[in-house]
Amino acid sequence: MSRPPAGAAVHRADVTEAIRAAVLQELATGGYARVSMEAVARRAGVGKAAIYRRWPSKLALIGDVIGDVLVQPGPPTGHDLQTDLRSLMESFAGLLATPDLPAIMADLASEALRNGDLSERITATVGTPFGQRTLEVVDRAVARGELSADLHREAALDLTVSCLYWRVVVRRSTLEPADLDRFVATVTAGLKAL
Amino acid sequence: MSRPPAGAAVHRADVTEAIRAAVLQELATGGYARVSMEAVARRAGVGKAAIYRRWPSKLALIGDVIGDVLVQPGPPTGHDLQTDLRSLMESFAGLLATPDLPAIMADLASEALRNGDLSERITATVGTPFGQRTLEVVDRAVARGELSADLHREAALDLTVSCLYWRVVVRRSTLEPADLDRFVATVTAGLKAL
Amino acid sequence: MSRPPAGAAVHRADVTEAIRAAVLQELATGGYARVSMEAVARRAGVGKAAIYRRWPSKLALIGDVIGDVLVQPGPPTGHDLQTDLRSLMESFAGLLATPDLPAIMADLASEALRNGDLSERITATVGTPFGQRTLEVVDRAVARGELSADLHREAALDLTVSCLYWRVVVRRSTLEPADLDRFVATVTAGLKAL
Amino acid sequence: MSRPPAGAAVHRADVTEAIRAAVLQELATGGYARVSMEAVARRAGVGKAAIYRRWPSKLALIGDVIGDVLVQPGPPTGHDLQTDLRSLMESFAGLLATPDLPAIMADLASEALRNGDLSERITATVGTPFGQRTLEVVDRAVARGELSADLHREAALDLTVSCLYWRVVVRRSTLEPADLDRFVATVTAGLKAL
DNA sequence: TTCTAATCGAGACGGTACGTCCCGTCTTGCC
DNA sequence: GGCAAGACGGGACGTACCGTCTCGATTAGAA
Repeated sequence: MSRPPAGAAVHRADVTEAIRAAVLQELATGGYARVSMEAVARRAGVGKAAIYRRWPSKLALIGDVIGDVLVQPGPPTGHDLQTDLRSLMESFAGLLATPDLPAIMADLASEALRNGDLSERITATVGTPFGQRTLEVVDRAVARGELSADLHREAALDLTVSCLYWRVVVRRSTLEPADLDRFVATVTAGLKAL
Repeated sequence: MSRPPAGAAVHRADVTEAIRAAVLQELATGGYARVSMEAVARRAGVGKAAIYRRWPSKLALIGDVIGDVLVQPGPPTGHDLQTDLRSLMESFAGLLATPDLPAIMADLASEALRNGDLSERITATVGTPFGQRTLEVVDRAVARGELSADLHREAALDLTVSCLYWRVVVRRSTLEPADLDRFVATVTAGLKAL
Repeated sequence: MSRPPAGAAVHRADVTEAIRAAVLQELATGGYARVSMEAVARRAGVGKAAIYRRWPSKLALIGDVIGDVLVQPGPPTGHDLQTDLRSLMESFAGLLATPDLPAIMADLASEALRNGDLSERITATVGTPFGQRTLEVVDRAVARGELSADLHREAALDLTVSCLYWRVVVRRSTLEPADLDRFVATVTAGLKAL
Repeated sequence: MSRPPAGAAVHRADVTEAIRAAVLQELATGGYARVSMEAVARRAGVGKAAIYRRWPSKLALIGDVIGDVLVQPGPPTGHDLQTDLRSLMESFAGLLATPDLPAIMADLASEALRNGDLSERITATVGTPFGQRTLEVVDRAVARGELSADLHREAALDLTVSCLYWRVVVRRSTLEPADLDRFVATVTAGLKAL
């Protein structure tokens, strides 16, 4: 029956969407480690094979879905460092205030430390974009003369939001608006000393 | 038949020690997620029940064993903020340089966000002691006049080592001695602005 | 755009034939139980739907294809019971010597015991024709005076080839030409006692 | 913790029995091919691992359980061939009258034709004992002078009950007491002609 | 010293989930 | 319409661990 390769068969978009939605719900219910493919399939009303046809592993699936959640705002638009920095940190504080997201971020961090594929994926999807946005803020401040021209740009990446992450994820404390003000001031001072 | 209540028996110390050792070896061979109670028992030459008699869950076991690893240095001994701060950060950088420890720290962070018992345990074992050490450093600096007396002590807890953690755990980059110098300077500046 | 209603379409004969051939090849490569519709379709270069359009189930497909294999010789032509009987038994022995066919016959037997549709189908396709051929042999022998006129015709159906089937299918032993001679003599004697 | 090999751990008899019972029920419900380990475990209220700990495969499990069902009566006790033969055939007819047993026998026959291990197991468990009982009957008849001393003993194995099996399993007809009388007479005649 | 009860290694237990395979049906786009 | 391709929901496969339970066989503290 050799015939020219006829009709195709393509992943159905509605199924894909049902799976993504189910993953998010499962993540919310028990966190990364408790997500089971079986439960995702059940909740999505989908066969397990439909999932494995799209993603080769649980990690790839969750990593991909998370990418959607960690979307970040556009480029900085303020007229001074403080404003830009505040916008950056506020948006990150928003993620930290999203239910379950801190735990998911911590999960992904630990998994990525062990899994090169996931690490690359997360870096490409989330890390690099966020880093670029941070560097834009810094570079604009340098251009304005607010920061030193020979500032260590790499180190700047570690200063902006790490204190927020530490507060919420590692110390499991809460982040109030007043805290944000303080941190913006502190980080500004820190960057100037860099 | 009815006799007075007789002798007891106590967890044998050598068994306990064999389990702790096995956990550490398993952690080294694949990280937190790959540790299985079955494998720990096998490696320790111990029945699974002997483990569950001592710890209620895998998490508790690993959390406890890790506690030993996360031991911190004693109280600050320097004569200025920079020195004390550097000692604090260097010791934390040492933990971050220990194989698997970053991933385990991230695991525990995410688990603790979901598990109140574990959260309390970790706070008591690691969080509070480390916080107190940090506050001592800060308070000494205030006493010396290096820092403002109305500095926000709570926020200081989030500034000292968060950038190191972020660099290694979240950004999965490496931490060089030169970086440490930079971060000590920056954090000092940040604290002064607090 | 609007075209005449356009002719109906009919199952293409070459596709049907490709499927039948593929089934036989698959049967040869692992027996009934290992035949998968997926493999048949693959081997035939055919979509699975093309198979299900023609046969409602795996069983029906295989049962049908096997029907072709179980074709039997024409009516008896000998001049005595022995000769007719021998021809009947030899042809059946030939089926039993065909690779995989004993196992397939046993499969179909057990399936038919549970599945009325299949039972009817097999009876109509194979059972009845074979029974009629047997009865012709018996009736001719009665007409010749070789067998009693009040012989129990129904029971005769159970005597002719059952010993061959038992030998090969149930006892999993081999059937030699010398065995056939013996069985022909025995069955003749048995029929005469009926 | 190297210690002398201490306490054992043995398969629990009640669990084993629950599994055997569940297998028989499943066999009755859908036949060999429809028996799933999952369903057996579910029905027995048992984990799948408990089954796999006892039997390496579905085939081994079912083959073993079936062995219990196909138990046969003791040695012949009659004073003539007819009586012994009738007892043999009656007991086999009893098996054929047991619900589902014909289908199971047919299943096992076809599986055994493809699976050497199962074949050996069935031969040892059921085939050989039954053959020996048949040969005892024949040998006693030879000793009494009822059968020829140079009768082909192997062929005798194929004559005794094959017609019953064929009637019920292959032709899917019923077996009445009157049929049994007829078959006993016929088989006797057949054996004498052997 | 004897008794007795908790501990020990071993591993079976009921479960849950893994990732793969195939079932029989459904969908897409070409012919 | 039939067709090849193959995605779909479903369900079973055999394996690996989970945390619990059950065995006899040590221990060792209390009597």
